[in-house]
Amino acid sequence: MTEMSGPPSSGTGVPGRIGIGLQLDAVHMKILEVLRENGRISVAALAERVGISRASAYTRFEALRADGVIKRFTAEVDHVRAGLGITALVFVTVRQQMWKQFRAQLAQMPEVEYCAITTGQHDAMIQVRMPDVASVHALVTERLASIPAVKATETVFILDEVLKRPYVLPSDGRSRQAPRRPPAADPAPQPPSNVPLGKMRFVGAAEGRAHLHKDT
Amino acid sequence: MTEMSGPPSSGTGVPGRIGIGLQLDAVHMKILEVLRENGRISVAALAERVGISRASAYTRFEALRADGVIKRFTAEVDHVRAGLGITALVFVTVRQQMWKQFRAQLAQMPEVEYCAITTGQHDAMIQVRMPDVASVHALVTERLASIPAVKATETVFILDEVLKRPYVLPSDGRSRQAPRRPPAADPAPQPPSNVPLGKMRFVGAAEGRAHLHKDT
DNA sequence: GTTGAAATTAGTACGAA
DNA sequence: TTCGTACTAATTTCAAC
Repeated sequence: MTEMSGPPSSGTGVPGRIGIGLQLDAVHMKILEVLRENGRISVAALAERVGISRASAYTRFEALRADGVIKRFTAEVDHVRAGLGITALVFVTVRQQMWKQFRAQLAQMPEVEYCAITTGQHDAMIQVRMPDVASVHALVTERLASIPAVKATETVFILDEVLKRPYVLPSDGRSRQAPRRPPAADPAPQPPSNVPLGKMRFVGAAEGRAHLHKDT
Repeated sequence: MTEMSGPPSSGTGVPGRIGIGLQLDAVHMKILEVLRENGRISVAALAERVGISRASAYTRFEALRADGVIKRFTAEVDHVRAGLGITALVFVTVRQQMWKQFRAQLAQMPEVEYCAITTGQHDAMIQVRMPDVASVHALVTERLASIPAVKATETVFILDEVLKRPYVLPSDGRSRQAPRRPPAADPAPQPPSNVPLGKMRFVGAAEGRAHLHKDT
C-alpha cells in the first residue's frame, strides 16, 4: 500500500500521523477483545483478565492507543431511548468530480451516523437516525436533494437491527491469519474450493457505474 | 414484519427487561454527548464538563446505565490495523418464514459486524470485515449461501468509510423534539413543505417484495 | 442536588529478572 | 520486554448540608 489511501481505513481520512508500526501479537488481540466489550474497564482489571502484569498492561494499552489501533472509546447509546426511533439507509448516486463537495456537505449533517463509499449500483450509503419517518423524508427531499453533488437517492428503512458488534477482530472468525501487512486488495482471488449455487452476485464499481465513466 | 420485531430498538432484541422510564432531560443528553466522544472519561471530569456536581453525575450516570439508555462502553478499533482490511456489504434476500433460522445462523458468524432488516429490494443488509477479498468471497459463497434461509445475496465492497459517528443524538440535528414515546412508525406522514426534485426514491417493503409474497 | 471529607483505586516511576 | 514494588495523584464513596 502506498500511504494514506488504501481500502476502508476508517475515519475522515486524516493523513497526518499514522502510527505505522507495532506488530500486534496475541496479547494485543486479547486486550482489544476485552476493551471492545468493556471500554471502561480499569487497566488493572484488564491486566488480570489478559494475564499480564499491570505495568505491561499500561505499556501495551498506551501503545495501542498511541499507534491508533484503538481509535477511541465510546458509549453505545440506545437511540430509541434517546428519541431517535427511526433508522434509514440512503443510497446515494454522486455526481463525478463532486466527491469533495459531497463529503463536505455530509460533515455538516449531524444526523448522519455512518457513510461509506461503495462499489455497485450506488456510490455511497448513508445511515441516518431520526425521530420519525417524516423527518427522514424531510432530510432526504430537502437537505440531501439540495446538494448539487447528489444525483439521486434511494431510501430504505431499517425495521430491526439484528446485531451490532462493537468491532470485529480477526480472532473472532476463523477467517484466517491476520496478514502482517494487509494486502491492499488482490484483484484476482482464486475461487475457494467449490461454489455451491448461483444465487449470489458480486457488484463491482465498474459494472454499476459504467454509464457514468465519461462523466467527470 | 410479523412477530418480535418492532422498529430498530437495537441489540439482539432481548425482550426481557426494558428499563422503561427515566425521562431524558437536557443534562442527560449532555452526558451522553460527552460519553460517546470519550467513553473512558472519569465521572468527575464528566461532571465538570456537563456542569453539575460529582454526586449528581454519579447518580445520573448510574441511572442511564441501569435504564439501558447507555447499553455499553466499547473501544473503537482500527480494523485495518487489526488485520481486517476489507469491508463488504451483503444484501440478503431471506426466504419467508425462515427468519428465525436466518438470525440463528447469523449469530454464529463472528465476522459479521452489523446486520439490519430493511425495507426495499432486499430483506437484510450485513456488514462484514475480512482480511482480504478472497475471504469475503468465501464467506458469501460458502457460508452464507449454504444457509437455507438465504435465497439470494448481492455483495458490494466498501471503498472508504467517510464518517462514522459513535451515536447520533437528537441534540445533534435540529431534527425536532424527541417524542415522549417514539411513534412505532406512522405509515402516512404528510409531506413536509415542498418536494424539490424528483430524483429521489423511497422503497417500501411491500413494493420491493411484491413478487415474493406467495412465498412462505 | 450540592459540597467536602476519607477510603480506595488508578497511574507512574523506578529497579530487577 | 516484562514483572514487581513503592510512591504519587486521582477517583469513588459516603457523609452532612
